Amino acid sequence: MLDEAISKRKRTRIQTVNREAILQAALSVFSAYGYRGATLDEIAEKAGMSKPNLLYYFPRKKSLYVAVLEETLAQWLAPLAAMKADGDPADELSRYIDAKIAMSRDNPAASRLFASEILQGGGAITEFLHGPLKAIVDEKSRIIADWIAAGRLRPVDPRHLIFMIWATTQHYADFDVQVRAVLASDDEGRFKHASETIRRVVLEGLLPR
Amino acid sequence: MLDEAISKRKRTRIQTVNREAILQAALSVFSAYGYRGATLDEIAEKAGMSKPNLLYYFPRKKSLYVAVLEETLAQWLAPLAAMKADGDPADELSRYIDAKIAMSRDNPAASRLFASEILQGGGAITEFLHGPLKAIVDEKSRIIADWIAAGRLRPVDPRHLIFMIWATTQHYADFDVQVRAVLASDDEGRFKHASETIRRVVLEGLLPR
Amino acid sequence: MLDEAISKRKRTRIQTVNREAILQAALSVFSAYGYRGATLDEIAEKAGMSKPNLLYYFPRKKSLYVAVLEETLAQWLAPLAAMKADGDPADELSRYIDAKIAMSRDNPAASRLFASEILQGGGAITEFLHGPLKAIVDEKSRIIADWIAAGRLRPVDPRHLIFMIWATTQHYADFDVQVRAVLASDDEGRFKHASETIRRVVLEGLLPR
Amino acid sequence: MLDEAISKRKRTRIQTVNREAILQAALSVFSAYGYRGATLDEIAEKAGMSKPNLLYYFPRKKSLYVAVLEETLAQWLAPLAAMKADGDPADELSRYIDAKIAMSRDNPAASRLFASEILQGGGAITEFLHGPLKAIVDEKSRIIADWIAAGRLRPVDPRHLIFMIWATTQHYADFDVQVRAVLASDDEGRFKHASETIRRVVLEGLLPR
DNA sequence: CATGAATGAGCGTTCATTCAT
DNA sequence: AATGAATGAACGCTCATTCAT
Repeated sequence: MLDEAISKRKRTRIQTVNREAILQAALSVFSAYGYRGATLDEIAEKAGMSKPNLLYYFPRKKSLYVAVLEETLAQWLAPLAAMKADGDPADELSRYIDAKIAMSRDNPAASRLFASEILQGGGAITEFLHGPLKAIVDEKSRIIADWIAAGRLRPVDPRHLIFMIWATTQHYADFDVQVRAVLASDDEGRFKHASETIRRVVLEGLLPR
Repeated sequence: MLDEAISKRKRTRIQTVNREAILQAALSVFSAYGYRGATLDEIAEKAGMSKPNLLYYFPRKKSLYVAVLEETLAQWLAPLAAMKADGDPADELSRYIDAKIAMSRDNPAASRLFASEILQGGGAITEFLHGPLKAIVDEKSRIIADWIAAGRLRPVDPRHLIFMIWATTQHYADFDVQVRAVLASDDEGRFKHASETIRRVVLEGLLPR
Repeated sequence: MLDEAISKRKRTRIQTVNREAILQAALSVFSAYGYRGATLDEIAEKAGMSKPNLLYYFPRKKSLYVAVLEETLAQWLAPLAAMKADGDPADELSRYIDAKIAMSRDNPAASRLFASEILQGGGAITEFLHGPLKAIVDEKSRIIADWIAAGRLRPVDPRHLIFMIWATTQHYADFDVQVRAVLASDDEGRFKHASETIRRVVLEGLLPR
Repeated sequence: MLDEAISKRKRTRIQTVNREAILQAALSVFSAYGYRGATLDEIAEKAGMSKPNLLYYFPRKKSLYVAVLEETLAQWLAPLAAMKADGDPADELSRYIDAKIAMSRDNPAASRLFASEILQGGGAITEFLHGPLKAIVDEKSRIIADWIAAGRLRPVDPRHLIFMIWATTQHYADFDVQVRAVLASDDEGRFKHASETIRRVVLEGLLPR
């Protein structure tokens, strides 16, 4: 009875550990080569298991891709969701920029997976883009518009401002190779400098004088 | 004798026409699926010829990819190269932003191809990144630094400023699907709005008061 | 001690029940797709158990196949074995035809499995074909030959007569789909009509005038 | 110009030769193992070419199967179609039986393919079974019924009579292994004996006295 | 220049079988 | 007696590339 419980727990742990290993391997491969360019062979090898065993956990390539994407999308939305209407515009924008830069630094593969999916047409996340993503951008755009109306921010199209923040912060994950090539090769402070530069330009450009 | 010459000229013209058709088809396919995800079948069909004939012009997939990339890189560099030391900082930055937005609007596939290559690690353009690209960024960074030293621009890390402009302008090509989903679906003025927003924020943020 | 005995009995009963379920499932799948076309997955699902558990009872696909075949062969032989030398030829042939038609009606899968195995070359039942089957056919052929010699049956090659009966009766199981398509679609009396037709033609053709 | 024509002819011949080789190989493999049990590897090897080259001619397994089936069905129907209303019943039935036995002798694989398809449910030929096949059986049944009405044949259900002829004649192709095992092993006259036996039983059983 | 024919390597996926529990 | 986890081999099919013409 007890044995059985332990054995079941052990089994569950194995399953969880393997699922995590697979998702991580899949993230790294899908993000680098896109859906079509990625191969299960490479993912399986990175996850340290045979291809059929990988398919035991995710029975098709597509379902694995979707699983990885879903995890990524949730992470991706979180920082924007945290932007509060009743906060100080400078603080809120600053915090958002920092959070996004932190994501680029700490989980660049997630950013690249998202970029790759969009580059390739976004077919797998059409619903996400037109649903939750558009909804939250609409909501936060209203907040920014209110700040502008209240004179707490200089006039700017809120959606394009959000695009600017997305683009500039994600650039350090998605275009990492280019960034490294242009900067002194082992500039480990690049994320801090990036964050400062973006915050400075955006805030100086938008805060009232 | 004369016939032969005419025939040679004809052949050459055919060759040129076909090369162009192939490069265009290849650009659209490589940019949509990445190097590994693209297939010669799809490119050949888009170029209106058989696969063996395509391989007559570019004997391997890689060489076709490199040829497309090289065309793209040259285009990509041109606007930055046009930034002049003796111009007005506001004009020069403004013009650069506009030129890059125009590229995103008029040739989004080129932008996406470049993004895709970098996402995949940039192995095919390592030399370009560390050579001509780094060189020109270094050169233009010196110009910006001079502007700052002369008090014509507020202090900012020149390289990260350049990254900001790249990121924000290319975003409208690379993330087109996302941009369309977030904006009112048929917002045909998005490139103009983008250009205005970016210029406003960057210039207001950086021009001396 | 007693507990153990009960438990052993219980285990045995379970084993028997499961074996039956497996054999039945296997019969339906093997007969539908042939040995190579059948999958253990499908058999296990039909038998209501996991694939490894199925393999606990029959450790390889082949051994399961052979087990099902053997059950089928025994059934298959029984009616012919029942043909008696001292009976009336008309009665004996009539009874044999009826018994075979009944088999086709009541257990068409068995007939199809046998047909499938023979179609595939009969490798799994070579010994059966050249051993018991040939022996019983030889024996019954002698009976028929005696009937002919005694003037109770008109001259006919006994073996080919047996083939005729096999072929015509099994046809209603093996070619069921075709038979249904040709007849009015829900002709439920087809087995009775078949039996009558075969008996009439064979007996009228062979009984002395 | 002439060269071109020759070359085109050569190419066409190659194609035809290969198609024939493939169809023949496919017939032998599909007829032995059924659709699911057959493998392209085996067919390709038998046809003397690589698997991708086989798929160059028939781009999917299913299309190859359908091609083989269609050839077979046409052959299969021909003898029945030849049965004439204004002929003598004895002659017509006799000729039909002979023609079918000849098919079993000369192209047993075709017969087996058909049997295999029907055994496995006939999904690929549903339309054939309910369309042309049923139509021709209906037509010929009417002829037989007319013979009976005219007193030229004793009463019998025409459709079941046709089934009898099908079953008995095809038996020598479909159950060849069994037939060989039961008969003296190298009985090369089995087709002649079969034909005689079937004709005798059927005609004696059905012709008026 | 152009293409039909051909193939080795590899793709996503299935399958019979094994192992540990 | 039963099953989750695992895998080598093979399956149908695709791909970049070659060859002959």
